[in-house]
Amino acid sequence: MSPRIKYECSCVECKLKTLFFDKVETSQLELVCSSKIEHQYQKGEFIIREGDFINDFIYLKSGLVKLTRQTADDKEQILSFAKPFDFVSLLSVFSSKRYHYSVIALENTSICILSLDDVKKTILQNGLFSLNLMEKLSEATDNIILDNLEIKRKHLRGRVAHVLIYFSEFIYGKKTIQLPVSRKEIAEYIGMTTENVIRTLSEFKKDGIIRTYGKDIDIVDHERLKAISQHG
Amino acid sequence: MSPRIKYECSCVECKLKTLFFDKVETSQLELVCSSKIEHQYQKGEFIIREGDFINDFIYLKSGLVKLTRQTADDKEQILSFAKPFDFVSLLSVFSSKRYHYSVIALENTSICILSLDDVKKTILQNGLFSLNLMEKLSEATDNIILDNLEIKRKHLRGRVAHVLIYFSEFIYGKKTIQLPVSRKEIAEYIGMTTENVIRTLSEFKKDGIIRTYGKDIDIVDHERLKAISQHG
DNA sequence: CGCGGCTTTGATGTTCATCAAGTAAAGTGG
DNA sequence: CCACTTTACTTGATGAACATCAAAGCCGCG
Repeated sequence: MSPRIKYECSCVECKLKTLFFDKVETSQLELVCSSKIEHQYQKGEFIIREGDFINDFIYLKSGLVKLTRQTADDKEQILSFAKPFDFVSLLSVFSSKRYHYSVIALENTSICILSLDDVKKTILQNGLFSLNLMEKLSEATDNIILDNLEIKRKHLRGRVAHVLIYFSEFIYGKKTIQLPVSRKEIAEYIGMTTENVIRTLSEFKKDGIIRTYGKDIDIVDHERLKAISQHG
Repeated sequence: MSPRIKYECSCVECKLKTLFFDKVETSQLELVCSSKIEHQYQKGEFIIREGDFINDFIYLKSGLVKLTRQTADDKEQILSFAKPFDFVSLLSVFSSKRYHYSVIALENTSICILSLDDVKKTILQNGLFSLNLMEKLSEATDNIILDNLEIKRKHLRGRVAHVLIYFSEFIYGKKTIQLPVSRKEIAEYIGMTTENVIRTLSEFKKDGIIRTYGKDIDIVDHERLKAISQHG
């Protein structure tokens, strides 16, 4: 790898730096960045496997992923989705030796891998880095917990509406989107069956709330969808 | 307040210090501990109110609490329970200005209140403290998320069994316990109705799996209860 | 082109919420 | 301390929400 490329890969120019470690001086990031590796994944590929040892500190640079785990009765259960700047290897990084969940690319995704040991060393040396990291960590886990509670309190229709709004508003920021997940994955996320997710989408379609062409979804009546998400 | 009393209240003698900040030198804790306040709460009292500004860094010294929030349709939803050394003011401390949930004592409970600003200053100055805190934070949120996922994948019977095992095994460590929560609170935790929680307990009783006398519960057939919790 | 996974719809049965009604327990004010 | 109110607990009956089973069309990929 030429020096030129190495320079382009450095954290100095990385947009993530300014967002993720926004208050930290670039010079302070030398240690963690010196070991940085970038990696690309195709849609469907495993980035992290449940049970893997945690040696790295990973964050998303571009793309979209799902965090998923296998239940005791051998079904998949999706914890959450994550886009860039949502922290990825967050849940167990500082408390467990192994990952409790898998991370799988939903779109073509690129990640940055830092050495966890170096990140820990930087925490020991740099207070601002620590506080900054803690804020992001706290925010990310907070969102997962609150989102799961919201889903828990809703019924089938409310849950499906919730997911549509989540992708439309929060992930893509527009009303016509291509769903990055299958009906089955929606089911795994909201804790219902695939059939009932499909049935609900068909109902929304029949009621003129959405239009669907496979994975392409057009949210026609945003207000009504939001109302359904609220009460369900 | 006499120096003598102040010394007794200091973190030097606090059992929590050794557990919560186990790797940190006592001398390093002077800043956070100088502002420490202890407080007692009776069963049922609010320790934190949802929406309160976060000015303090709070942890449990003794007792038992529930973390609960109000849903949009004005029902209570319990996030989790916490006993000493489970971190309490954890979810939003570093990411939000206000609490997203209330904390209510389930038993007589005493807490320690530190100034959040001082804790943040200590994070900036003391790397070991930061890393230690991050580990505890990560572990606590991890447990909440995984516990909620476990509950989510189970049916009514499995969920009720899960809660009984949780209190018996994890909180009290014995098979004959006095439930610290009402049937309604169990329902608010597992996301089912009070009536169905009661019905399920009655079934377990009829089947000889448990014995109940009001809140006193005796787990007779632990194996079967565990099996129900697994498959449900 | 054929196989496997995703999608769709319908029929059926199970699980669970809701409603109702009553008992027990616990707190409240005279 | 007792009547009174409220809150917790309990059981049964009913209907709604949801899972399961079945069958068929679709699509991508080797």
